[in-house]
Amino acid sequence: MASIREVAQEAGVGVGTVSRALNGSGYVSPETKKKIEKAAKKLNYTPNELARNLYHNRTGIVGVVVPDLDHPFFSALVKHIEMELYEQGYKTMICNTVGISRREQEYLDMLERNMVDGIITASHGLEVEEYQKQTKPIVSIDRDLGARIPLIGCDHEKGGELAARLMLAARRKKVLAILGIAPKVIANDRYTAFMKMLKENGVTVKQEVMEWNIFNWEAYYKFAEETFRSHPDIDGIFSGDLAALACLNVAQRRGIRVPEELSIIGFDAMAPSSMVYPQLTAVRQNVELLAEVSVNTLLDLVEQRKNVPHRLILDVEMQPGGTA
Amino acid sequence: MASIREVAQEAGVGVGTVSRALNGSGYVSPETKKKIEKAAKKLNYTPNELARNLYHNRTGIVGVVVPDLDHPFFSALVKHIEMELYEQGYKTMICNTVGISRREQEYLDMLERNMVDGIITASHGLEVEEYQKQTKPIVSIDRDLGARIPLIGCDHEKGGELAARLMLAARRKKVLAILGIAPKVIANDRYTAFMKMLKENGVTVKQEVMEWNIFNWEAYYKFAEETFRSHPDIDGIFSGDLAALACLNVAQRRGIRVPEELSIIGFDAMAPSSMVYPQLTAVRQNVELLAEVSVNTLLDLVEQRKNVPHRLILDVEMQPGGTA
DNA sequence: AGTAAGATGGCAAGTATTAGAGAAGTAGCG
DNA sequence: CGCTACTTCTCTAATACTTGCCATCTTACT
Repeated sequence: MASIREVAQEAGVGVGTVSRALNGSGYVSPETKKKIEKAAKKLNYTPNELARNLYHNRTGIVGVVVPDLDHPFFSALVKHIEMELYEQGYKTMICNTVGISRREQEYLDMLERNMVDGIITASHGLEVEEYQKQTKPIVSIDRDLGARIPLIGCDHEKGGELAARLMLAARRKKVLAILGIAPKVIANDRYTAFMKMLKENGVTVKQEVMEWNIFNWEAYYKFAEETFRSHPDIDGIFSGDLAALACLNVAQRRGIRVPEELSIIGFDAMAPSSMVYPQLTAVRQNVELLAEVSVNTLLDLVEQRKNVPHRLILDVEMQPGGTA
Repeated sequence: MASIREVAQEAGVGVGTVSRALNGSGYVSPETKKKIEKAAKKLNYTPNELARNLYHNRTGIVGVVVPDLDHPFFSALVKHIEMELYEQGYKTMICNTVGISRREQEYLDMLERNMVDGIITASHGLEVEEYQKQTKPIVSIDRDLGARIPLIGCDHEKGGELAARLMLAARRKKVLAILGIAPKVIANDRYTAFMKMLKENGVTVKQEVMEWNIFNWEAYYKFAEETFRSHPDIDGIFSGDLAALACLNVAQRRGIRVPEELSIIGFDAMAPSSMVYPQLTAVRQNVELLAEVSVNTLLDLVEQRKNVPHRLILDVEMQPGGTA
């Protein structure tokens, strides 16, 4: 509550001197400095960050926009982003868009209003144009938002191929791929690559499409039940972790033996994939690295430290499990 | 970028008029209002939130402090807190303390520096005294931080009793309770109640203690393996969801039939408890309600809307599953 | 002792906004 | 015509801080 003015009065100096003494900039004699520090301590002075931010025109806050925080991939991503930002002296503001593009837009507006110094977005409900209007630092995860906005993502193509190889090794013949519906997202490349490799090897690949950025276990479960009803003859499933886990659960309930009769391969390999028995076989994204790279790329932009590459693709690997 | 001054110049009026026109306060003629709006649009004017915040001495930001965002309970909690705060016009800043009390302290400092209008804390690494020093709005989840800080939590006692009843119904005789290590947290009441009821009915109850606010599946898994080694004769386990899931997984791997030979009951009933087969039997906390109540209690303090009760305990229920 | 260099600290402007005082203008009414 | 009431708008202070500039003071050297 105590302002810098009160400290100055207490110490018998001007406000500027107090500022310089406490910030260590400019000339201040050791005695006055000591006097000022004593006064500050006595009055329990803490500088008002708001005034500071106004002057410097920065807040040290980074906005992180995700579709759904209660989704194992995004919660892990945000956790690691927050920790990395903290290491670098920034704070994290979050936004769950839960499919509402208005919320995504509002975060872009906050950039404009100087409430945040930059944005990392992993939510993709808005048109690309809205992003391209922005001039302030933005980094995108998994979606190409144009030349000015760096894109960070994992090697979905390689992930699709790794999954396809496993399907081939298990001699699967009728495989189902469950795609997410988000358009223009590089995550779709995993299916393109997966299907391409399987088709080249004479395997039949069917597709289903579902919304999967919003985490709703009920919906996954119903979808899985419906899938087994409409595709009773499949012997392989490739999808995101959660849909894969739902399929595994339904298969177990129906007495389908996994992996003997059915291979299930997930994508992401987040924590829940290890909780089930048998553990889900899944392509693993390195979320920690993804978070670290995203943060560093963004801060390179914010602090204009250096030019950043437009596209950064991270490696993936197969998490061995008992379902393929 | 354009400031209110530039808009005023463009429209040929004073800055105060622009402020009033755009904020709808005080007298502004329709024509000048239109003129100003046109000028604002032309210059692509957005008010600088920083200056606004300085004047009003508020940011509209609420800090949410949790031990680990990548923990199903906390990620769900934060998600719903964020959504509720958004409904009420606030933004959410998060902090993963991951066991580092310094980080918790820094958030308290941010309160003092006016960076956040209030704090909801579910992390309990700091001494109660540190919180009591604060005069600004704080709400605590699951831990009593003194008379001035409202406490929100679920009915852990009832949860413990519900679990005990199930153990009794299944005629379990040697039961293990796995406790969290956080002291002075009302979550411990569930074990007190659980053990009391079982002991009164002649059931042997052993205890183990583990850190469980930090989410690390490996650690849970190892702990579960160790548990089965050191307690080969138990026929019931009551613990938090994740430890329960780890125990279920290890039991399945060891060929122990659940629930025939062993009852496992979790606490929280978060999403992963439904992903496994059979679904985990667990006491369910209503996270959505917890989030809503926490937010409303905090905002009652922030906006001084009304006096808030010091202790709010929410109901729990049993999620039926296949493990007890 | 005078001068110059260097150290020190106060003043005020700048940051973008809001609120409130008050000025200026208009209209109605006696 | 003057008074009052009302609308409309401008101007200034206030918010809390940082920083550049300038004035003052000290010290040392000639």
